[in-house]
Amino acid sequence: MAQTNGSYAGTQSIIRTIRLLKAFDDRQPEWSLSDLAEETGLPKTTAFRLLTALESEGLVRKSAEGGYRLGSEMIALGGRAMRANELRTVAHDPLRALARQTGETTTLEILRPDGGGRLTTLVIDETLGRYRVGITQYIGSRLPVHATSTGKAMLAFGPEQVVKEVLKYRLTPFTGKTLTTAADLREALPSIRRRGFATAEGELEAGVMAAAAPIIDHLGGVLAAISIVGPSIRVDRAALDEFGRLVAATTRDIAHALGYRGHHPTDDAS
Amino acid sequence: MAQTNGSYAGTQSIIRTIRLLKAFDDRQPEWSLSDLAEETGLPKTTAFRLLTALESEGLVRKSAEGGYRLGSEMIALGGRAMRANELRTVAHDPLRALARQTGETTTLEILRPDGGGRLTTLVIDETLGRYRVGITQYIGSRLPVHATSTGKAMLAFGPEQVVKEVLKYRLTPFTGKTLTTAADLREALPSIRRRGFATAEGELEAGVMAAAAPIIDHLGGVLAAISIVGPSIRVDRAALDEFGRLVAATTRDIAHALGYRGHHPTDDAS
DNA sequence: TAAAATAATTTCATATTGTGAAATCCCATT
DNA sequence: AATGGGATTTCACAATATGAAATTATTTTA
Repeated sequence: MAQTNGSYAGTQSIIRTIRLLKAFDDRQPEWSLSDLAEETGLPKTTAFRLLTALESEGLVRKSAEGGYRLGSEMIALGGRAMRANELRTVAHDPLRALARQTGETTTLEILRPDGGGRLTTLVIDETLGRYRVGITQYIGSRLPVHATSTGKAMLAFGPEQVVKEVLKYRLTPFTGKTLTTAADLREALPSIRRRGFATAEGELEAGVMAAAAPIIDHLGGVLAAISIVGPSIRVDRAALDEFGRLVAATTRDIAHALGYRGHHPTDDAS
Repeated sequence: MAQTNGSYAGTQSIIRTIRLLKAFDDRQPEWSLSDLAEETGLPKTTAFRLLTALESEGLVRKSAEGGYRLGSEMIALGGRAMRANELRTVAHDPLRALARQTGETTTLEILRPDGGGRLTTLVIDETLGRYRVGITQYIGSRLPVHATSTGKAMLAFGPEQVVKEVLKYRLTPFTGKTLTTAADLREALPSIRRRGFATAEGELEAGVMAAAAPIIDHLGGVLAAISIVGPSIRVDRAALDEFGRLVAATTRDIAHALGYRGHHPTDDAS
């Protein structure tokens, strides 16, 4: 009956409530009851009851215009979640340092399925660069794996299974440079492994350059990736190579700080 | 049966689930199942089922040590909640500007009841100052109303009812300078109204100086307060007065940017 | 200004869903 | 090998969540 309920029985209302919460994204931060009920496939009455509960706890609020929005308690919980995340805690200062050093925006991203089960990159931290006209991604945003430097970096160093998972879906083209075939994507991975970092040159958005390297644990598992992102006006290919070396060195430090003393995969020849 | 359920019937499991989520705070970001069940007063089995649902949706995760922590989807939702908050969106740049101008940390705070119904100040945005040894409050932290500049600023310009609400509880002393009697707190308010801003000189923590002013809507309602916070080594009373003038001017701009064209309460004589 | 249309909320009969005690499993210790 | 403390799973039961229908509020149209 339930669509995708990977959890146990006896949690229908919880799963439905979370489905409601996740409907609030950047494209539509405010919802009317009717629209939200339709979007989530819930009866209006049910959506109303669940939202009322969320509202009473401050996770959701009614805006001046009468619609529902995420509430201040959600901000509070999000802040705590960030601080409870060792990865993010450890990576934050190095990210700031990179941003200061290069003047560009830096991000920390992980691999997570979105609502529909499709793997995406999820931005869990970022520090804005010096330049005002930087590219602004946002904490909590999801980006496509195949069109981002972080996504490709995590694919290159992760298990084959993950690559297969990503290839289950169509590789949406965003610009003329986006990798859109399985062959193109696969072909890109060995050189990423060899160099220790991935780049993206206008593959998600024209004029946006990025370099990323993965954070790897002691067993070779990919935890996350960090990136440096900037506009092509300032960042040419040579700068991107330099950024690549920087992120690779930084992920090594971060892995070390997390307690992973196994050697970096980049250390190996093969 | 349920403790404080201000919501409708038919939401027991939702309210309980949120109670679980709110148990994850900075003092205890990681919980074992047993401890968490005890803390929230839920049967272990029930807590387990609810947590499993939360985990399946990524709002909670199991740490390497086997305990539960808030998960990455919580970070994502929190980020979206921040961006969906007009107040925070509008106030962010002015806060950054203040931090740059003064070199100290700035915050945006609102008044919210905590789990037990007691009014607290909730930090919903902050920008760190230039100095590394700044005072670090955190987004999502709750602070006592009577011992903070922001709390006092919101009290001074809010309805009497709110003051009464705060005085229902004991005014906990944090330092020798904390206002601990109703008379002391009440006495402080007129001068805050007259000057247009509140200060706190080591009232929450020794050596921490702060100045704050409220953001007021067109009907005179208190939406929030912003503050500048710094250590007494750098911030003396004269600097604090200057900070007070700065925050008062900034809240006026913010209210204006939010579309509130009624005049600022500070404009009035009385 | 009335009428119509649309959206939000409340009510309530029903059975599905959530409940939690008890049993079992899984690891650490000893 | 035995003990103990936690984490899971099972399952019988009924309390709780459900959602259609009725009502109320709000906006739009005539």
